[in-house]
Amino acid sequence: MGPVTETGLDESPREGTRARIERAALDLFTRRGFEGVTIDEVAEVAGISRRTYFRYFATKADAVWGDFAAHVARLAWLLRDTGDRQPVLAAICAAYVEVNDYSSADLPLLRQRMQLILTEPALLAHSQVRYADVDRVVAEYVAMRTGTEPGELLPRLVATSTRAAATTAFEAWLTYPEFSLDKALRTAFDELATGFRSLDVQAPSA
Amino acid sequence: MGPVTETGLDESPREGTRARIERAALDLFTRRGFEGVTIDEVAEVAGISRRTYFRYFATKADAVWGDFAAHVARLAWLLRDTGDRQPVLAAICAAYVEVNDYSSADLPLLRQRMQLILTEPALLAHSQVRYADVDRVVAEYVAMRTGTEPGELLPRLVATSTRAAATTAFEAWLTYPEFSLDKALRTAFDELATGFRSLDVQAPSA
DNA sequence: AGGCTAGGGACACCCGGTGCCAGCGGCAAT
DNA sequence: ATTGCCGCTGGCACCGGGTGTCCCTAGCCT
Repeated sequence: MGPVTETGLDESPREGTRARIERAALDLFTRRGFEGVTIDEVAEVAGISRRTYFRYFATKADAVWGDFAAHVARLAWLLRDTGDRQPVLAAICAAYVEVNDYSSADLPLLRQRMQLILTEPALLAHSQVRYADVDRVVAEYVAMRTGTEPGELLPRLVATSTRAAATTAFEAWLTYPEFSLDKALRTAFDELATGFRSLDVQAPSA
Repeated sequence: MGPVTETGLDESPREGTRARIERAALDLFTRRGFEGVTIDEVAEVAGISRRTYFRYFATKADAVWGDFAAHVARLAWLLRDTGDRQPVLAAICAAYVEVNDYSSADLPLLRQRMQLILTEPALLAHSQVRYADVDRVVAEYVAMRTGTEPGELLPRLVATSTRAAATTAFEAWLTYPEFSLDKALRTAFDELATGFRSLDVQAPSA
């Protein structure tokens, strides 16, 4: 047999290495837990060396996030493109919904990723670093819309709490399978935008 | 000279070891950055061995957080004690304000801690694990008040977004020194409770 | 053929974290 | 006072994530 090149079927077409690592990592992490898998094992399953793993991903956690930077960039583009045609919160909600509009074929993979990220403590911790980029993008948009600086309380607050809403929507989507991602996101943002009106169903005194 | 015991002044009274480690870690991390300091250095400055450090703190990051578990427990107690005498959001806000009501003598230390936690990526990541406990406590309170389960969307959403508000208030407090912690917290919670009304100062159409 | 470059493997090293064992001091019972 | 237990500590060896360095190989260009 020997190495077959350019067949496009037998071995990986040179770029598939990254994808192979992702698959190996995702599968192993899901089956045995993030901490229960060493990078040597991921590398072995992916058919590469440990050193090569770190040429494709900077950390052990990074294999779980696809090219998240592209998502952040797309979110930023969506917000800038929206401009001021909608109220601020509605624009952010629409952008979050749009950027998370996966085809149904991709949903299982997304589920697997989010399940890991929200379940494994080490990945949950790592997520904070990733989300900081999202928050910066949203805060800049809010600052632009309100004529404030991105470091002030209001832009930062809108960014962090809308991102909390999005994350919680993902949680709910994972927990309750009949909850579509779209619906979970809209519900969470609606609660936010109304100041959690559903808490006041039976306001006591006041 | 030799070892002086029970003087209460010269060397540490046996319990001060933990405090000495905290001080050493905080000072070193502040001066040279979290990643730029090894635990051996912290241990050396604290006058103990590396192995003993890990008997007092489970991880490198833990030395930065005092006994955070006590804060969480106090927050839980405050919420349970409040019962349903206030609207849900107001109760959570009051509890956050109360649990963060430091004496002015303690503010510099708090500043140092929060500055590290919010600035150093590794500590920011670690914070997510700590905050998960806070979120659980708040979600349980909301569930109790609304007759829902702590895992449902609304309790989780209220917990994560109020915690986002509290964290953002800390950020603002650090950034703008004239902003008192109390005022920052109340401002953030007020924005949340009103659905970010100040975003609508000039609603375009609709 | 010679030379360039990019991708990958082998190795050594640093550092955070853990398990294990040994020492040492206090303290109680005898 | 001797014995034995116990809590704190240090020393050591080990694992695993992450990094820097060197070398090898495959290709490709001229």
